[in-house]
Amino acid sequence: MIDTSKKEQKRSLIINGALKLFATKGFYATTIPQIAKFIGMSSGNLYNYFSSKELLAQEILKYISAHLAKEIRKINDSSLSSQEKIKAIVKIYFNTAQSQPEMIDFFLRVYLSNREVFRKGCEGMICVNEFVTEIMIFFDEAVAKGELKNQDFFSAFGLFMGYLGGMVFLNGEEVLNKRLDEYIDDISTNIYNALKSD
Amino acid sequence: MIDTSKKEQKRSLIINGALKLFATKGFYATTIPQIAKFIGMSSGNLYNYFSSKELLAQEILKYISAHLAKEIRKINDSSLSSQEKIKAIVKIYFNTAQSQPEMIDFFLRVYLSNREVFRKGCEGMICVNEFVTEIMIFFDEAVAKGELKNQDFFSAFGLFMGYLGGMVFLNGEEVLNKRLDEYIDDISTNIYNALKSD
Amino acid sequence: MIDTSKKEQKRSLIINGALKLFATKGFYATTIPQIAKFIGMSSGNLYNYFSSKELLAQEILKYISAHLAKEIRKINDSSLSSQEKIKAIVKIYFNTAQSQPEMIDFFLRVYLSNREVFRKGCEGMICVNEFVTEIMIFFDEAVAKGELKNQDFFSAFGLFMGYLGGMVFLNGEEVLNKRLDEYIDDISTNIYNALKSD
Amino acid sequence: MIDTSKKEQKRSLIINGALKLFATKGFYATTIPQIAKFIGMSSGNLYNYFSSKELLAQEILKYISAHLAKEIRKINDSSLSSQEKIKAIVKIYFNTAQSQPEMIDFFLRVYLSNREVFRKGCEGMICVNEFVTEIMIFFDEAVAKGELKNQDFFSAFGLFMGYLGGMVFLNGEEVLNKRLDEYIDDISTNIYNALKSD
DNA sequence: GATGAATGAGCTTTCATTCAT
DNA sequence: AATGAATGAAAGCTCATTCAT
Repeated sequence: MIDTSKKEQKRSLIINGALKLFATKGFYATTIPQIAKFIGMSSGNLYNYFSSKELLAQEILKYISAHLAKEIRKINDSSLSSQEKIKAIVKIYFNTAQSQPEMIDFFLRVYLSNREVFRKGCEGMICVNEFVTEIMIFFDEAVAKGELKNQDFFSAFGLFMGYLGGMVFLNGEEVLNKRLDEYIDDISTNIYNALKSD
Repeated sequence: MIDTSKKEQKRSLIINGALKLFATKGFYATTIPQIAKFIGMSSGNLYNYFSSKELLAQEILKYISAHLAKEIRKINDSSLSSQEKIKAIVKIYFNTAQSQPEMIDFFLRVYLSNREVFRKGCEGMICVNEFVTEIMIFFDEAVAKGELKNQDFFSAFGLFMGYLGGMVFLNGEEVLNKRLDEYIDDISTNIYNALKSD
Repeated sequence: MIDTSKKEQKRSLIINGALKLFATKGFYATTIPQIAKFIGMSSGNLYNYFSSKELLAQEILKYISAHLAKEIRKINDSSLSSQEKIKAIVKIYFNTAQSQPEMIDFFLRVYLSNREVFRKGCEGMICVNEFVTEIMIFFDEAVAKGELKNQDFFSAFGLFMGYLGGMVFLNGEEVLNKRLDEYIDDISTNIYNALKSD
Repeated sequence: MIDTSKKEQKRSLIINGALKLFATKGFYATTIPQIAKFIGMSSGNLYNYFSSKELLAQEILKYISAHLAKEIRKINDSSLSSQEKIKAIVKIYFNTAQSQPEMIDFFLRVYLSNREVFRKGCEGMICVNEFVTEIMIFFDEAVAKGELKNQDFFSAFGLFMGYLGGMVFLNGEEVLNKRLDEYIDDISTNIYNALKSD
């Protein structure tokens, strides 16, 4: 038990370190020795925890998915209106992008970009399942309550994730006129208007 | 003249071939020898046309930007209502994604993801300038006509591009329930609802 | 300690192997894979010891400079007359050229010729500092004792090194009528006559 | 006749252009396309005049040798004393190094350094034969006149060429305290003292 | 478990040389 | 003679992965 927990701790250490490097420099520009050095272990030993660089990236993806899912779940569990929930989700997303940018950046710069890395092992949405599920729960409940229009889930999911991801990208490119959080109101309103029932 | 055109033809051949490979496998997983082989020339000769792999990617980006800009310009020049224009843009985007998927995929998988490749030579939005400008023209005119709500351009741009890009990504992941073009109505409506004036 | 010594041993192995190849074939005609193969290691591993081909050449230069400096220092520390010291230096130089020809050849064929290789890292005479210093000590002391004529150091240094280098070059070209060591007397006398005080 | 002369003119053009580039950048860092461009012709056509890069370098060497030989011959033909002739030769050498540095630099940076280039085609002193011969004539006559000590020719030749080459090298390294021509007196005296009869 | 030296395949890029025009 | 596009071998260097210790 203690042994397992120790191993888990180390795995966690690796995941967090690698996440930061991957998000900053991209998948291919980050080397295993760099990751190992960054967290103070040998590259050989790293292979005792993750059998390949690709698999490590996949585990990181699951980790982020779980993390974001937990945040969304809190919102789902609350008694907010759907409109308020949308704003809460946007907030969570942008706050994460500012306080833990590696999480969102990994999504945009590694997952979205290097599809070949996730082709074997993360088919479909396997590795982001938890996160997608929470968004789905949010959407289904809102539709059931009659607050959002009933439509294909992915029409809504694509809007949500594409929009938020796009804004973070533009922010990273430094072309936005305002700070990311200053867009929260506009964007929440836009999303709500797009999805609300007539 | 004939000479120039011959060289231009070859450049074009390279751009189109490289575009397909980059879009499918990503920037780093595509090698110069692969590109050369794919279009039936030697890798040495390829360097007579593009002096580096990065520069090749940048030229491709400009090419796509120009191509999409031309399509959007046609819509801008038409006498459609803003709502109809939105639908026309969505159509163009999805049709392109289906008939020439490499164009959109390059945007998503290479440009969006491998920022370091475009840092020197495509600062800001230089290389996608034509495309962004047309979207901006569409938006400004629609606001001027009072058909869309006046708001920060990037709030609208992020919605448009993020949403459409997100849908193409999901389509590529083969998780969608319908063909991409079957989403056109839903998505156009959502975008219009999000942006229309009150 | 043992570990350090092991790494040092390997560095030494590389330096000696590379020295031989560089001296025989020149800097550019010698490839890293050739060096690696010559000393029985992989070219990848060689980069664990020297981070570039240029840096390897610079380390070799320092190594030779230190080696020759040590020999000259012995002569400087002796109680020989200046005339005898000149002969001793010529002897050392020619003996080295015969027993370890790569040392002198590297000087002539790599250092002297491929200045661009040493531009960054061996500015001025940094990398041959030890050797030049010993020659300078010899000259200054001989002048102080009144045995050699007082003149610009480089007039004497150029004579010494140019002359000896030139002879080794001619020997390498196999145009000399006698073995190198058979020239020792003539050349020592010539140098002494050129530099002695009136 | 006209045809031959035209061809000769072009050969000469190539030799002079290539000489400048080789002397400045070295043999390996100079490419055939660079040479072709420098003299305003195509690289393909250059091969109509010289069948390989190595052979071009060898022809250049012969050209320099002939040029310097002509200068030395003038001195040999004069009625100067041996001591004055030595000074005249030193002057010629240093003046050439200053007014046409490419000539001397080619000797030092290409011929002396890249032996492998001259191994096949310039064995022994074949390609510098004219030049060496003139120096030999000077030396033999001076010995015959009893002005210089009788010794192995190469003892004297090595002194001459090594010394002068060494000084030009040091000058190029910018370590000398004076301009090259300011060393003429010292060096001529040193050489004369070294070689004069007792 | 932990280390880091070692491997070797593979990358981008260069360039002497050829050859169709 | 002249062009310059084309070839293709080879270079320096990187890095995921392995393995002896």
